[in-house]
Amino acid sequence: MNRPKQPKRTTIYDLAELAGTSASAVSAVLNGNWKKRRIGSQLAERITKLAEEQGYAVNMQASLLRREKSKIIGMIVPKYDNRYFGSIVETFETMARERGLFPIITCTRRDPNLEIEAAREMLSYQVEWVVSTGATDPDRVTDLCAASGVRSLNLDLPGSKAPSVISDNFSGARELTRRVLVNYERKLGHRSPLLFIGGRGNDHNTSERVRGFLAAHAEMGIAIDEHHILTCGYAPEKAEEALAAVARAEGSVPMGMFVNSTISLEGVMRWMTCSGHTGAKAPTLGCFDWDPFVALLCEDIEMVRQDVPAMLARVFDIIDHGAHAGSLIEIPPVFI
Amino acid sequence: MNRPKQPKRTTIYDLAELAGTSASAVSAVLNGNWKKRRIGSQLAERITKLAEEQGYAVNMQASLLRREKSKIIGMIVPKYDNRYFGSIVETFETMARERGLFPIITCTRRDPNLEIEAAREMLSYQVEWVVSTGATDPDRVTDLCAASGVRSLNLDLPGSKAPSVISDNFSGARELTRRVLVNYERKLGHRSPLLFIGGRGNDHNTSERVRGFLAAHAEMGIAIDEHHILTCGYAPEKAEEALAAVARAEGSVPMGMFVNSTISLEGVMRWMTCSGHTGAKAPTLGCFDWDPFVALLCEDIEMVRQDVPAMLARVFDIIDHGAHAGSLIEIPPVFI
DNA sequence: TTGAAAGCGCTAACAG
DNA sequence: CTGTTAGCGCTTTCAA
Repeated sequence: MNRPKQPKRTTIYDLAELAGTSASAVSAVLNGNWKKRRIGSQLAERITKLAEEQGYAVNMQASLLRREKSKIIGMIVPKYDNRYFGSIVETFETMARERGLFPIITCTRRDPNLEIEAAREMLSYQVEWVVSTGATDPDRVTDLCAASGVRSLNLDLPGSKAPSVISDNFSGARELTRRVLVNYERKLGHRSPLLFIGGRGNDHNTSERVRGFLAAHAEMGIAIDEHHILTCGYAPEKAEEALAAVARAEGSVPMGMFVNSTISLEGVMRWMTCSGHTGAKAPTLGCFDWDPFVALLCEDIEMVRQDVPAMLARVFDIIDHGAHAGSLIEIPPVFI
Repeated sequence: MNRPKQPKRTTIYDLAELAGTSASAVSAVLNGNWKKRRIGSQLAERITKLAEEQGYAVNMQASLLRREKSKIIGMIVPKYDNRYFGSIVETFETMARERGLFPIITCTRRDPNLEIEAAREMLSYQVEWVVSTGATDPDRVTDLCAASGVRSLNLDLPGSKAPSVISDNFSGARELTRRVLVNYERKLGHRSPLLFIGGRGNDHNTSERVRGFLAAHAEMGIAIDEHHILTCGYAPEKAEEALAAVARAEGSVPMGMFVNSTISLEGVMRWMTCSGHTGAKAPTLGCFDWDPFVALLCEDIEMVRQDVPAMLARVFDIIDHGAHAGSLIEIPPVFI
């Protein structure tokens, strides 16, 4: 405000001139390594005050150009519209900042092209790490990064070329299935198989969850109908349509379900509302993901919450201390 | 991958050498202004191919240092944990990219210090614009930016020193209140006032919503008890406690409520669950905000959805074409 | 204790 | 049509 309408921003040269010293002294003071340069504390103080007054802010672009490390860390995330990804992003930001890293985050809206476009852009910004969250093709991102000597990491969905931190989908799904089967039996008076809905059949998480789902049924000696494994994608509409299709084809739908995400759950609930399966007629549900309103409002549902803090703790552990390329770290999800 | 383990990243000089030309030609080609420089198309092609092969990525730091405009745009956002802010961020990113701007987003977790810390950091990165969303003290951010000649904008919560785009809180709240009053009367068999809960008494949006709330009561000739305006903050716990306190003090709580956000609604629902106000005993609700699960699962609730696409369209309209400093743009929210 | 100077990778005149 | 050159603002030896 001292200089209204600056045509040029204040630089260390301006500061040096005002302080009657050199740019290098200003730089050293402002970077906090002035004891190493043994700069007079009066000078240091004068410079600091001046910088304050002038509203000086380093030009990161210049600073980073000169430095060897950028301290920038990138994250690619598919969506911001559910609690899981929301908390991943929020935790990531917080933990990055705690380490003096500058987080840049890009949302790809599940567009595979945007995924690698975003990675490329991040490389241009000289990121030191790229964390691909829920990426369709994480190995492609890893390759791209590797070509520029940048390390990468997969979160939520694993890849084969970089360390991956994911939920323990098999165990989580098995336990969730067990619980829902018990609830369902209690309600029905006899054992009966569940329907699985949501996710992509060829993504790792979904297939692991299907495996857990089948294991729990097998354990309890319940035969499962393969037609009732509906890996129809994540979008709510897909789940809604898939259920409607089963209802049309078979005249009814199993009243016990394993839902693969809150996104799919939205579709399941739309179907329930449209087809009148509410109140006493509502199905017994399990959801591999958590949402506070569902927890509060839905009577007959079990939810697993993926352990985001633990997952990100591992991510930053790898960033801080390393891990080998293909390693797969599985974090147990928590039951409420 | 041609060069494994690059110690140095490929630069335009490397490319120039490989192509047998100069760095400026490479720069021009890669920036797409090679017709202006009338560079031979064979050369252009060769350079492009080489860049591809080498996995070349511009060094943004160097590029931006030299350029006059950074094309970076910053957004400060309080949280990622609800649909409203989630869609703000997602829409912002998308629209920024459409314009060739690079979005950087920081989540402040409602910490006022982080707010200005984040703004300062963005200034270091030479952002051209800062959009403060739901900021506690947006004018402080505006001052900070102005001191560096950077323009800023307020979203969701208005400031006095920069253009602000917000919801039409008064009209939205009045209409929402009307609807809930009607529902409540239908249920009760007679007219009765609502309770207002959530938000901070001194924030603009909350006070406008209270004004709309009062106006709707006045219109319908319903007297309102000032003790039932509980602007207890946004956190769920606060709402939960506030309701419990009213219940303790007065023996009961009005069974019609205006809830100021989905965050507060979470607290209201916790209280409902704990105190047994569910099913037939559930209150008639209105919520100034929207959530898909609440819409699906909650019987007796009206929700207003803030019109995020329209709000961001105005934001980018200002960025593209300007607006004067203190202007306040109010976007009508939509009723489902 | 401090300053001078080189150079990070890129862009944009300007000079051929 | 193409190359040479001068910085952008900063960090970091190196020399004083």
